[in-house]
Amino acid sequence: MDKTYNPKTTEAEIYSLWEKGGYFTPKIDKTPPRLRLAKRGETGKKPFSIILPLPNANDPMHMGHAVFTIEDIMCRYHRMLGEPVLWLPGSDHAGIETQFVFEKKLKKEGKSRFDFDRQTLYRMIWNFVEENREINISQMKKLGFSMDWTRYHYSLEPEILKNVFTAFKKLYDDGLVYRKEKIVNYCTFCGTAFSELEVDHLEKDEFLYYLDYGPIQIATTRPETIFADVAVAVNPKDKRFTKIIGQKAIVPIINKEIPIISDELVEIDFGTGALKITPGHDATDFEIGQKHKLPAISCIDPSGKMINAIPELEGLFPKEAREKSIELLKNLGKLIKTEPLHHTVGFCYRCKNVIEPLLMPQWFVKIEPLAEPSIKAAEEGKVKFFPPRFKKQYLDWMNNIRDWNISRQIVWGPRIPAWYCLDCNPQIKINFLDKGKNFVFGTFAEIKDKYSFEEIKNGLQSLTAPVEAKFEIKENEKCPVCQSTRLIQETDTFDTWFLSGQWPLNTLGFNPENPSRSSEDFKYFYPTSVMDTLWDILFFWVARMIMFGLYLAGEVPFKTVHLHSRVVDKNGQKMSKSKSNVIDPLTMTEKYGTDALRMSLVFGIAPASDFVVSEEKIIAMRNFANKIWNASRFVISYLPPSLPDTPLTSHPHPDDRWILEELDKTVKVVTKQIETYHFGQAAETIYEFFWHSFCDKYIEMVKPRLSDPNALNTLYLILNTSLRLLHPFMPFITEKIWSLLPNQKEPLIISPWPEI
RNA sequence: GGGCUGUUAGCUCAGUUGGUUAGAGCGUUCGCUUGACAUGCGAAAGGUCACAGGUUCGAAUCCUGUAUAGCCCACCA
Repeated sequence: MDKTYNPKTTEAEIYSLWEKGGYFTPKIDKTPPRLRLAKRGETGKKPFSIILPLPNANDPMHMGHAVFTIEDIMCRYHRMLGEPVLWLPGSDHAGIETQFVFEKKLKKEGKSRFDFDRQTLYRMIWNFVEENREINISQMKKLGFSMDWTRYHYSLEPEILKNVFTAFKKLYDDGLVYRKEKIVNYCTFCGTAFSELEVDHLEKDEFLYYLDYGPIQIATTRPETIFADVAVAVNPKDKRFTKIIGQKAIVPIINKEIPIISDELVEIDFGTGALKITPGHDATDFEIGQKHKLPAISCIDPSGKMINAIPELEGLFPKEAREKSIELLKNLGKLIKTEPLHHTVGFCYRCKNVIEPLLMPQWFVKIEPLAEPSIKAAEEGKVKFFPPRFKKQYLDWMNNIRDWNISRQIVWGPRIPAWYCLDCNPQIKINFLDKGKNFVFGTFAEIKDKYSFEEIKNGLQSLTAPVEAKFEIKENEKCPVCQSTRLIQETDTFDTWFLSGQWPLNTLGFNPENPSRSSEDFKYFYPTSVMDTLWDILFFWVARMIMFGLYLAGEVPFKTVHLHSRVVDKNGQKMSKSKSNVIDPLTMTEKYGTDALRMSLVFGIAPASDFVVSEEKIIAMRNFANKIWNASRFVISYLPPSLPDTPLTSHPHPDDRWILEELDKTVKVVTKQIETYHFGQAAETIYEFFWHSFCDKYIEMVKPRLSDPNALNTLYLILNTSLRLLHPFMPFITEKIWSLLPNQKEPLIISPWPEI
């Protein structure tokens, strides 16, 4: 053995040994449950399974991925317990995330998404993702992850899409999917609507403008939207205004008469106590408008420009329009006063621009019927949370959930499977590039005589169907109503989480058309054992998986949700490329070995908290790896080439008793710590025992007795047991040393976990 | 506005159900080419466990309050 451990040469060799041995692929025990009971204890161990939180396919590895080491520890531990273990890998097309990255790339090339028809753009992004997808896989192998690569899935596989469409159809047939015009969170820069979860509410210092509306004064932060006002509302309990309810207020600049109404949603103490109602640009106003049957007008369009206002403002962005409006109001003497206001504003989580609440038709999932069983499942403990405090967070969210907008106006993702007949719906608005790559916009009625259907379809960028448009959740050759063949699919794509919410079902071979005909894998591994992920996608993903699992399969997708820790830099900042504070996991494995990196991500870490990974810590763990190497080198050099099959453990030397007792205790404690998800402590326990008890004390003590077979026996026993305890954490070095032990029969990865 | 979490050695953090001298890594000091390891060995210094009350035979650990940091949720325009 070399004097120092060399991870570089060892790791590739060891990983291929595991892969070739097929140890990552579980052997499904098909003994029927009846017989399994009869033979309990012999065969029929319960399976252990984890679905990997699917990384974005275009995302190169970062420390966040390396934290999946936790999952590898669980899998390797259960594998050593003799359970059939499935760790299922995959990657996600990651809709908006990927398109955002791709658009940045386009921008560098001086182009934008508007320069391409949607099928061309889609193909370009597809190829971009394919270039990167393999990289991610090889990187995860470098980290020693014992994933079953034979069961790898990608979110855009045809089978998966088929299932997602079937699930969508089922939701629609059950009345749980609807298309409706509502105020949605629209980002005019990303060009798409978002769900509530994708809006960041950040504090901002702005101004509150008091405006003269004739008989009443109102206060607003958005004077540029007064052109879309349809009423002024006051609180019915507000005595100041009782007399003027029912009278007309006058919108300044345009001198439009609007009614003064009353509604409880208006805060008496805020501003003047009177709220201008702008249903086209505010969710509360929309709600009030609906209640009072008021019309909704838009003065900002989806491109973020002013419309339906006054000529001076037409085409301006709201920010400029606001300044101009204030000036106009001031000149007209309608601006009474301006005061600073500190409040929260919605921002696009992706591009950080202000979210524009806009009125538009979107596809929604009626969520309460899905949330209800999901709440029950958590309350009944069918899904457990670790740390337990996340159960409360989950329940709070589920109990206050709002309908889920699942449509995105982006290209990268599967289109919603709804088809419109253009002849039945001539008012559908269409954006497309004609043969000469010129941008054309208009309703179908306006353009149908100038362009062929084929030309429109091939150059299509997007379409917007009026809310009353008829559609079929099915691709027909002809319109069932008018027999037209000019059918066109919805251009809105699915929210990525709509697909990934069904991930555990679809990767395991669930059959949504006929659940009883789902695959063997599904029947065997579902529900999976643990879902381990970062808490930041608890609502986005974990909650959605639970809802879909219960709705489609009638069972939760996993029994335990384990929230792991987040890696931050020395200043407590999240690592990100833009902050250039990333420590690249692969650079670290190159320098210090994978085992050192893995251990540094686990050692002394508390769950669901931030932790700092520093190069110093990785070095410390590299030193530990070297310690393991050298202690083993020492022990092995004194061991005979073969050992008796039954070591003399029952009659240890009196001087060895204490270390054997400590070993025993270590096995017990580590096992318990792993079982209870205290991986950080488990790592510390073994470290402490191996280095400070075994190496520092016992080996030093036993040196004079090295010719005593009894001592060698103890050394062998401790080393052998320690390697098994260490293996889930530091799989490469332990497997390598294991192969150098005498009497070697099978690889460490499938050797039994030490018995308590 | 509501909720959650942290505050422990110079630094970064552990401490599972309250129980003997509060731990680790890194750093610091002193001494070591001691039969595997200087990526090492031995020894040492260093903490009123944020603060104030309370419960208890006993509190870093449980309760209340204060300060401070951070996170999540939220339709006061």
